[in-house]
Amino acid sequence: MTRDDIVAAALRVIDTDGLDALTMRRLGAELGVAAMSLYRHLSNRDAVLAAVVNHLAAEAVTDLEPGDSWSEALTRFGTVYRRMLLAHPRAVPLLATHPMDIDAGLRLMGGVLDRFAAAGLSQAEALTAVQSVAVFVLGHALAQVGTPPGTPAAPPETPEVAEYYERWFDAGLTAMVSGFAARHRR
Amino acid sequence: MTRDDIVAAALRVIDTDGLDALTMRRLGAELGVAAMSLYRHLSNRDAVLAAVVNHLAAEAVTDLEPGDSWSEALTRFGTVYRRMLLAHPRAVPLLATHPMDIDAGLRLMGGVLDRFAAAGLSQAEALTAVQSVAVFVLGHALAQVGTPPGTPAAPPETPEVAEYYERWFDAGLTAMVSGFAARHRR
DNA sequence: ACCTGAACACCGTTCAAGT
DNA sequence: ACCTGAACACCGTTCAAGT
Repeated sequence: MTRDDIVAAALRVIDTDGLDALTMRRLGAELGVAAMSLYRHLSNRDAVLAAVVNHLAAEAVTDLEPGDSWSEALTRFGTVYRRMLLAHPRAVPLLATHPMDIDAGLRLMGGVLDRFAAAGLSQAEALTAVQSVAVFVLGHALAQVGTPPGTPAAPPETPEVAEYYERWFDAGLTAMVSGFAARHRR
Repeated sequence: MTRDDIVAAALRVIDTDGLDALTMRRLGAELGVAAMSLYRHLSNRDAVLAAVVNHLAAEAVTDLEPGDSWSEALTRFGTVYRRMLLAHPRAVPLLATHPMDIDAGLRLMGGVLDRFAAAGLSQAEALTAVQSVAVFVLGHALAQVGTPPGTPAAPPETPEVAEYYERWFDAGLTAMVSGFAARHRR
């Protein structure tokens, strides 16, 4: 049983039964092991959650194409990040409260930051724009699927509802990206 | 002991000792009463949290001046909402996972929505813009002060750090508002 | 080295009982 | 009507003990 096995099992439990179904006893059972064995690999429950967060950050980055301009890269970043969040709705509250490692965050945003640098923008300007999009995406996902911990699984969305959120997301993301574009066009 | 007393005591506990210090036993002690007495007034712990959320929404709206244009109203809305969140940092994760009542939300956003209507914009356009700002503000506050539940109180920010977040917030909010302004200027 | 059972100090919540 | 103590079924985590 490796650390990665534990993280994978934890994510499985979260996806199927939600965040507070993830008890140490349940996680142990999922791996055919006593709960206490987990403490050999991860120091406590919080460390398990942190590992899941970083795993998800890595998952988001896999299909991120850089794009031509920084504004296109920024839009794609938001879209890919959102896709990951919607693929793991029960994990969204976890991402909201559990900051990701700095290096996991940089791996996630790295490609986009490069596009800003290539356009001659400072790293501070780049970080501001990318992180602004990131918090918008997360906040939006929370509004869409972030159910309070302890509540049963949300009923699946109707297509109409899903489309409502999709349009709202596109409008907000476009507004933010074009706002930054106007700022840097000067 | 009224329902409002309970909500006030709950917020007091959250502000001083964080979200998971808020146990039913602790809340009872805060009010000089047995934990079980609380169930006479609120059906369970989740109902206490929901009541706190709506209380905070009402708190944010108190000092919200409408502003001249809808874009100014939108900026003020974001600023006031942010001020409330920063006044209750340990409650931010709660706002993130616990959707507010529809009517509490409308009371919070109502004044701003009116400004959009006065400018001849549809309610759908208005909601998209206001809610986009709202999720940005919440997401940003999460990044700034949203510490995982169960962690000790974050050390107070240095002025430098606070200013970093302030500048980031201003840039993101401005980008979003001006992006919506450009969209509706057509 | 890796795993475990029993135990401790907590939770939220129910229920029968008190005034 | 309003409050309560004891109890139940859980938690995360520690620790001494097993292989």
